[in-house]
Amino acid sequence: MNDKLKELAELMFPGIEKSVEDYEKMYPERKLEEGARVTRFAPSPTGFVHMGSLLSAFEDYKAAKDTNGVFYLRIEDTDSKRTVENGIVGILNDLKNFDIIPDEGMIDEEHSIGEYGPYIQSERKEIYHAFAKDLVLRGLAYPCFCSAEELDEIREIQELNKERIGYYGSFAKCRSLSVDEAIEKIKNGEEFTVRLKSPGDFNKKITLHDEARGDIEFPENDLDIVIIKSTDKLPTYHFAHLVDDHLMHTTHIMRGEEWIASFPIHDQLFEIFNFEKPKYVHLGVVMKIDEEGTRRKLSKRKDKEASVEFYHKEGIPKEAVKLYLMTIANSNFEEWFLENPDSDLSEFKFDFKKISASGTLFDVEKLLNISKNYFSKLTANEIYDNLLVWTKEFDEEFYNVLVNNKEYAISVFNIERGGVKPRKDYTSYRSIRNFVFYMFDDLFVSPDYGWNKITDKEEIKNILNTYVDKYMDFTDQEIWFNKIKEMCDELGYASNMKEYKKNPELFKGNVADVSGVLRIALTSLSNTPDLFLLMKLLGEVKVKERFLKCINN
RNA sequence: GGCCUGUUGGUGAAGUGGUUUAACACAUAGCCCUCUCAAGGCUACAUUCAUGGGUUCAAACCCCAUACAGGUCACCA
Repeated sequence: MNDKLKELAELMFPGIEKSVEDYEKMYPERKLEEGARVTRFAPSPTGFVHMGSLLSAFEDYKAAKDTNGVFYLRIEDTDSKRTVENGIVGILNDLKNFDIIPDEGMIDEEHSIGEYGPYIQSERKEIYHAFAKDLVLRGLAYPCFCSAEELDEIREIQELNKERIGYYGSFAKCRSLSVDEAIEKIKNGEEFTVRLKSPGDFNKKITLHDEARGDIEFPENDLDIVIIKSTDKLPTYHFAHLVDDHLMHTTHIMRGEEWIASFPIHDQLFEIFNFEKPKYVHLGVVMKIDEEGTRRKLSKRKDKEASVEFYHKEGIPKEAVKLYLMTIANSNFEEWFLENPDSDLSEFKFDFKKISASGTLFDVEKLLNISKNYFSKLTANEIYDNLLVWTKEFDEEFYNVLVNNKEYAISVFNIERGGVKPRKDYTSYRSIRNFVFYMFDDLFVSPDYGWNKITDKEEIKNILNTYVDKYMDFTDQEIWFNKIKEMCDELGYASNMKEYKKNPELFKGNVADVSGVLRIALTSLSNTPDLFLLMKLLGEVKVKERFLKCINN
């Protein structure tokens, strides 16, 4: 019988010489300090990273880094249909944009670093085959010759009889094939998959100790799942998970909650090989609320904010995105960051217990708020440098303006910056132009003046002319403002807000309205930083020019 | 249909039997400050933790049932 099994195994996996033990020796235990975690990000090479994947990559990275562990990148390309050209480089770039640099794994389409490779599954075929062959030899795996049609038939029967669906027990036809029959079919050139001969009992229970969710109980797996596919002889996820995560010595499997249900399979596989089991952490999916108000998974196809590239294009700083990811990754992070606003992210320790089990709603508002606060802490020089990089790629016109007016631009970014109550308005590099365009003649081309309180053209002209003729004085803020008040008195506007509020009918308007006219004439906007600072920076000549331009408009 | 998970305000959530009359943050509204914004300060915003029942002197927290949402049951990961 043993010889027969040998013959079968040889037929199924010709030329596979190495044994499981050989591989065990080739990939010895990692030499890491006590408690160091080994994690991995294992995407399919589909070209770009989804927000949900980025979150999990970030969590993997953080979990490893917190313990001086290892974070590696493994490419799961066992589904050739999904593989995309240059997919690995795309993933690497997306990760790099968020400072997630793997310690090991693929570094471009063909090369990798690290001692536990290959880090791309299509190149690990013979390793999987060695493990599968071992199973065949032990009578724990067998070739299955069922066609897709036959499998469909089985399912239909099961559905009809309201029986549990799957390839198990008496439904597992090929399980009962004799070794001789199997040998003969293979010799006849019949296509086959390799299935696990599951030793599980559906009536027995096993427990998943999820690091984030606690204990979850399941029936044992009794499905004879496919471990090696027929056409390309590549492993299924389940089998690759066993082989790779064992040989690469992953300590913590962090993955989406859609994997919870297949835990019994994975547990059984580790059990059969008597391998040390990794710890599991299942992450909630990232959701969004769509137009109809229903919750659904954030979709790469439908939602622009789902693709990581979107943040790059919008110019939302990676630091802000990371802060946001951390706040949805660990519920206690937000409070910690509030108490330690100047601490580095690396000082916060990621905690599996603080991972939310329910799907997190992706909240762009909150991200922008975090981004806004982040911008408020930058210096004008930092903003200039970063903006230069961003505009070079996405806004050539603005880029040229910045290059030609470096010192001036920095002064503009410096308005109301710093101090205890810094200005908070920029939310992204893209948004900056809308907040400062009026400070640059080249960008202030055909302004759309947003008159609100005082809209009468003649009155506006009157105010502007009077101001330029008699009251323009930039000596200092107090003098500047006193002059405006004087002008208000002359023109019949209230210079004192309290008096105005007492008797509004005595005045044409108030000093705020008049200031508003000056502000809009100068910038076209009713919402800008301190008007005095703007005027002073632009200088008398420019201010006059602007008012003239406005009058003639 | 079987198995599994989740359900605290507009949002993210804290909280696992009694100093919680449910933290904190975002959003929203109002007031103050102010030339205008932004910021900041103050205030408001769940009499209630999906629903129903039970256990208990006491429940968001324990138990049961129901509802809703999601996952999974592929030679996809």
